[in-house]
Amino acid sequence: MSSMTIGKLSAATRVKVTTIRYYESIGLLDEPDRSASGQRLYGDTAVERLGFIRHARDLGFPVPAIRELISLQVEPSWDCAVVDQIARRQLGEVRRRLTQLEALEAELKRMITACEGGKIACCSVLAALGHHEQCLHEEHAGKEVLAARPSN
Amino acid sequence: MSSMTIGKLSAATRVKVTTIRYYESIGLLDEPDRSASGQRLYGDTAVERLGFIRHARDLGFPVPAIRELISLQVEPSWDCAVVDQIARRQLGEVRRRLTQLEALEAELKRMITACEGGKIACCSVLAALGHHEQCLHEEHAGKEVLAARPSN
DNA sequence: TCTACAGTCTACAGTAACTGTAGAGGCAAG
DNA sequence: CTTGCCTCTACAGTTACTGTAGACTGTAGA
Ligand SMILES: [Zn+2]
Ligand SMILES: [Zn+2]
Ligand SMILES: [Zn+2]
Ligand SMILES: [Zn+2]
Repeated sequence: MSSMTIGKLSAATRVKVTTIRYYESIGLLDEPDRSASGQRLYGDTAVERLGFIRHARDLGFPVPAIRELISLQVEPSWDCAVVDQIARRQLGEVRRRLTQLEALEAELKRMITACEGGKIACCSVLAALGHHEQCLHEEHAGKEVLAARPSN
Repeated sequence: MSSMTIGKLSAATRVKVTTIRYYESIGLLDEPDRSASGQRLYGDTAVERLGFIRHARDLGFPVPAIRELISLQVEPSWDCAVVDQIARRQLGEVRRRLTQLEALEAELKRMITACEGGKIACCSVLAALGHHEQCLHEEHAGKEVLAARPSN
């Protein structure tokens, strides 16, 4: 029987040890068996489950959506429309952010090319930041545009 | 001399009242004068400053970068290369995020079109989430170690 | 066996950039 | 004077983790 400590599981899935414990604390991972001294021991199903979670997180699925996907997996005879809808919702979210980011890229590019060097007093980057009236995008309603998930 | 309460400033800049107080607490906005009863009173410079902050935030600049831009504004005779570098860094960040999101969009689209409806037991969205071999995005390339048989 | 050192444990605090809430007091209209 | 909205402070909650302290455990080399 293969049983691995949390460090091995971490190496196998490239999920940090602290993150694994965090997933357990929020109920994404089941509580594993423990050794006599209290260390967590995982089997192969934990590797699978954690790989699933990591892939979904990498695709930007929020934790509640992943929780839902996991709970659906134990009902193989149900219709998969629910699963597909979660994925489509996530695709919509990704596309919405893409559109936003394209607008931001356009304005940043415009700002930067407008500046031809010189003194701060006449820097068109600062000018553009100060005057929103001339923006290419009338509404960049993006709060967490970049906050989504920094690379790791 | 025009002086406005925090609510008017909020309406003028479309920044929420609580957010304005938050910006003050982290030192992005100067502490304003107060009325006899202790309410904040703002002048026109606050509108300008807050508009600048909002625009920069909308473009995804992190708060420390904005703090730097503001501190540079009071040195009009300096060279604007620093400003431009901050903007270019932000542009790079936006482009990096764009590339990532494009990969995510591609994989989500692929997952969803692969599913032709049916039962959860054979939903290819769930299958794709569980198996990384066919990933389009390089972020989890080289994870064939995880290829294990789905138990149910 | 001793010892060094890496791994693991719990519990809690910190991150970014806010948002929400409670409970108290302020201000203008009717 | 009352109604109703505005503002105040202080603090907790959000998301998905990450980092730290301080103690214990497991293991490999001398
Ligand atoms: Zn410039
Ligand atoms: Zn703009
Ligand atoms: Zn399906
Ligand atoms: Zn993938």
